[in-house]
Amino acid sequence: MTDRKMTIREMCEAFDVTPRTLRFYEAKELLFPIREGQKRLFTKRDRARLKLILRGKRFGFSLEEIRQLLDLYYMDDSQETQLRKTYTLAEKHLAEMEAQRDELNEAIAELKEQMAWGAKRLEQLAPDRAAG
Amino acid sequence: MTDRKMTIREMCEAFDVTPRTLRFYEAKELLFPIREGQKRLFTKRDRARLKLILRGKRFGFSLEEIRQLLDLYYMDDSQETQLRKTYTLAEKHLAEMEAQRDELNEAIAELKEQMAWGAKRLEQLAPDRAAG
DNA sequence: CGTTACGTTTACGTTCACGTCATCTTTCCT
DNA sequence: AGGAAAGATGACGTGAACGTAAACGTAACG
Repeated sequence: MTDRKMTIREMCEAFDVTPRTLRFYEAKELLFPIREGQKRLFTKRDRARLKLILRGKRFGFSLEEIRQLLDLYYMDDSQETQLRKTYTLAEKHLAEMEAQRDELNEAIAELKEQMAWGAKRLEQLAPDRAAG
Repeated sequence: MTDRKMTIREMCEAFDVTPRTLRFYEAKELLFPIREGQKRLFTKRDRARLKLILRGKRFGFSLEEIRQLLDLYYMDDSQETQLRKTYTLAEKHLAEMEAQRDELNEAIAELKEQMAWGAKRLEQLAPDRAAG
């Protein structure tokens, strides 16, 4: 496997984050870059995790919640209880995400309706150049 | 219209927030309770706004972003430029929300797939009591 | 051989969204 | 009248998620 390890700068450019952020994530045990002497090197695994981290953030999950979810993706089957616990947690999150999606759809519909109103008002004010 | 004004306590129980939160939202100009002497009274309008505020938060919008969006729902048609500006802002947010929904659907699919894996592993460990 | 670029650690600063006192009126109840 | 309950106004505290500055190491470039 071509696992090109990346420096912190390369990571920053690839994912549009700062070095501080990556070190912070390491301190919080969300990433585990290997060390070459003093320097960090980010593996393919770190890149996959970071992608999931950033996505989780966009959905409003805290870093701690994300950390626990990452375990589902990257767990060694060592102990069952842990796996089972994580699985249950994932079920909870899945339910949350589906609920959030449904509410989001509702909100989108409402906002669209509201915007139709706004568009109508704009047309009345300036019939020549309609909104949109 | 039966606009039963509500005290801060009633609001707190109705929406499951603290008094501090409501005063904070007033300070940030998201709510505009009227005053009866010293005391705040929350109108139907405040309740509608609060509902939108709490929903916006669940979608990860900041209070400042929410404040601007609320203007679309509660603007007097006084000046066109303002209305047009807000409309444009709403279009941006709508696009964001739709993108977020799509990404959320993607993430849900991925998580489900990942959980199928976890379930399989759990079955191997304890075939009698399956996961789910 | 200096300096420029990239990296490190340590540590204090900052923003957001409130929580948590402390202190003071107002109001309602017995 | 007296006391709890509800509400108000500061003002300081807090946790999350970084920003930012200081001080240092080292490796390559001209």
